[in-house]
Amino acid sequence: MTDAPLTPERILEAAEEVLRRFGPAKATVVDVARALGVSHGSVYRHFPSKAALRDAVAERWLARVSAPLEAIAREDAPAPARLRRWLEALVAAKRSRAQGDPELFATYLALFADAREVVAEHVDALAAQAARIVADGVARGEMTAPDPAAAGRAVLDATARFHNPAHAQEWADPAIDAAFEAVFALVLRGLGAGETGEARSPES
Amino acid sequence: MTDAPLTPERILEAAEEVLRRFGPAKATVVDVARALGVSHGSVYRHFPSKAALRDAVAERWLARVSAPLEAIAREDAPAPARLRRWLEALVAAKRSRAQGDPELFATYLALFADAREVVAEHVDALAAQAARIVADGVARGEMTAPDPAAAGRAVLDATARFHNPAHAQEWADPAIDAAFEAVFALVLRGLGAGETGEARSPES
DNA sequence: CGAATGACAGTTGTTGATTTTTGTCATTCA
DNA sequence: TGAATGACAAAAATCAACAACTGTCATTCG
Repeated sequence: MTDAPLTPERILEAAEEVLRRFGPAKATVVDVARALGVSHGSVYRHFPSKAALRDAVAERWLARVSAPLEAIAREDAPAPARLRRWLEALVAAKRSRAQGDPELFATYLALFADAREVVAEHVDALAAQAARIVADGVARGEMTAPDPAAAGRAVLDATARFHNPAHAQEWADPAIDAAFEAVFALVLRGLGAGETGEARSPES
Repeated sequence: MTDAPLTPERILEAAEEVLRRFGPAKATVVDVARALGVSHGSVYRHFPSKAALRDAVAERWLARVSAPLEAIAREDAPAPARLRRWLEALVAAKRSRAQGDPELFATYLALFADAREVVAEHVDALAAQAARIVADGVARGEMTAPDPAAAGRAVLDATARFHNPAHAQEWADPAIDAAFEAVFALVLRGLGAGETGEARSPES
């Protein structure tokens, strides 16, 4: 169609579109090439294998989740409330994707299963963001933690049920929000920030 | 072989054995009946469907996990240490099964995927056990929690990564024990039982 | 007479012949 | 000359014919 130069960027865009339309099982490199109006051999000039292309697509999706969170983590604001907003944003990002377009979400889950490396890096990045908030909290005197880096990872681990896609089917449970509140309260108190992090707001 | 009367109990034993040998995909009701030396029609006299038989087998496996934990939960001992032993036993029960016989574990995972109801009851039972320990801890003045029942469930949720089979592949990670320590410390402090629960015992 | 049987219909799983896909590379194109 | 092509071998996915399984029930067995 267009005769813009063939770049990894354009290939990734086409690959996402093909995945969206055909799903992870049916999407082929030939499909991606066809969407771009080139031969599949040309795609292999930019990505050494289908696996590499798959990893790059997965990485993009994960980056779209973690980038906005990075901004929250870096805010100059009280750490307990910031941690809460950060976690809520993380949970909301995953949940809205899972419930907004379940098929596409399942597609990416299938991708992630074969892109362990990429996912591990994403989790490390999230743990670092949480650790940053905790470390800030300790510096500000709003939290205490012997090892902020470990505590950040622990916060992520302790809330896994609410953002780890392995639990996605549980997100439809009406009790999930109450469960999140309970875990968050436990975690916040565990960080020595008992009542600060926005008590139950009495609305409705 | 034997001519003992055909009971649900004997059928369940045979079903477990057949599952162990053939796996969840290949195990059939006819196989179970053959193992017992009866026709498959006889099995249907005791279980209304293959699904019911499957559920009963899953229930047995889960009961063998939760029964020993129930004993720990009921002990008359300091709650923080008891919570730690209870969680360690839970984690060890799952992990030893997952790593001791991965194939059999995978078999039961496949069973659980189709026995949601049974699994939900198991999780409720575990949450009740954790809640009991927390309530005891509050009564003994060793912990504080506004809602011990919710806190018990929160403890289970927060440690999901270490006992929920959805995370089984992560249990091979050498960092998993350190991660558990960090989450447990966070949880214990969140229950207002900061230093009590057995500090890092310096051995080796 | 109540428990067990096995033939049966409808559904689900298996198998292997055939097609499609991946990844390479000698050749073409601009 | 460097990017793009498309024919090709090896590996993987598909599909339709066939086999096995589930669940029922009229009949048999003790």
